[in-house]
Amino acid sequence: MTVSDRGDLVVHDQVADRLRQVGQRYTARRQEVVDLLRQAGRPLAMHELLDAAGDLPMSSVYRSLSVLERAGAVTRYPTAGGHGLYELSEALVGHHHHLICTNCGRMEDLDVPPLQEGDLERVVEAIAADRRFHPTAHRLELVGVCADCA
Amino acid sequence: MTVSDRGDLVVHDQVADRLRQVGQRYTARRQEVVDLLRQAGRPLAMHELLDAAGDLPMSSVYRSLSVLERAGAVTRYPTAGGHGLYELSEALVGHHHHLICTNCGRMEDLDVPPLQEGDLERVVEAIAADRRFHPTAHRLELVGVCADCA
DNA sequence: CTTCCTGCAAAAGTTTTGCATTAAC
DNA sequence: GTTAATGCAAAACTTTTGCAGGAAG
Repeated sequence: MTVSDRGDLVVHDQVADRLRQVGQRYTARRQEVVDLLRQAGRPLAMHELLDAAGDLPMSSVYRSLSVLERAGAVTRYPTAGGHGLYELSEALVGHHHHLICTNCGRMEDLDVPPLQEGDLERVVEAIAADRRFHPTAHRLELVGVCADCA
Repeated sequence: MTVSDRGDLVVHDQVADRLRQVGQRYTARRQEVVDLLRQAGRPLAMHELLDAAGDLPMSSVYRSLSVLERAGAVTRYPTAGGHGLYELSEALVGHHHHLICTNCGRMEDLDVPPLQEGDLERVVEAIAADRRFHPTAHRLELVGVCADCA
């Protein structure tokens, strides 16, 4: 068993738990969708998912994502093109931020070291402090040219 | 002449400039779309724009937004629903961030005071420093429950 | 065996486009 | 006058849904 296999198991277990909590089954189709997202390791657009899905019917992908999103296993993100990007939720893969390349349009995951994440959280707290807004989460996106495109 | 009127003039002038630079005219239709965004003061979804557009034909709204976006006068943002939110670009209305309400789904503008924006920029610099990524912009979104929904 | 999930195909909804007309320069 | 923008309606594309058959508990 490889490290990756173990990671898969943990993720699948967690997804199964979350689905169970909302009265849903973790079926083969839904596992396939989770695997697609897991293998990508970055947020995927619907058309990328559909392409990668191979013989998976379109409606299964849509319905699986919808259920997984409702169960909190998948999160939907922005894209300049206007359609969502799907990713396994932070609860499964950990808190992280994103890099968006202005050239190729890709969105990559950005793991911020604890020290810097701490700094960021303090700034977020300070910003929220004197507003009538109580943040439960924050998202930071760095926009620029990625290593591949530079 | 009110303060708001003066602001409108400045915005319209800047939009006109930007359009001219890409060889486009600032027509009545395009001005109407800019006014809709300006009056909203927050990012609008396409369907909100179409609703607010009244007698403006759908295809004009789409085409105007497309041109304005290409000219850098309008920016498109994420939404949980997957479709974009449109807003006048930061070049026109100044650098700001966003609050996203988990209850009503609204995205509000968030003006960060210079001191805190400075802190934020330092954190962003630190995060980007040891990566092969050169950020040209950053976006911060605070997710939580807004004042109206609390 | 009972409930939920899946796949298909059709429907609904959204965005884009061709082309004749109108407006801008 | 010449070029570009607009409005309409059709086309293309995306997403959702109804329903019969199949799988899961």
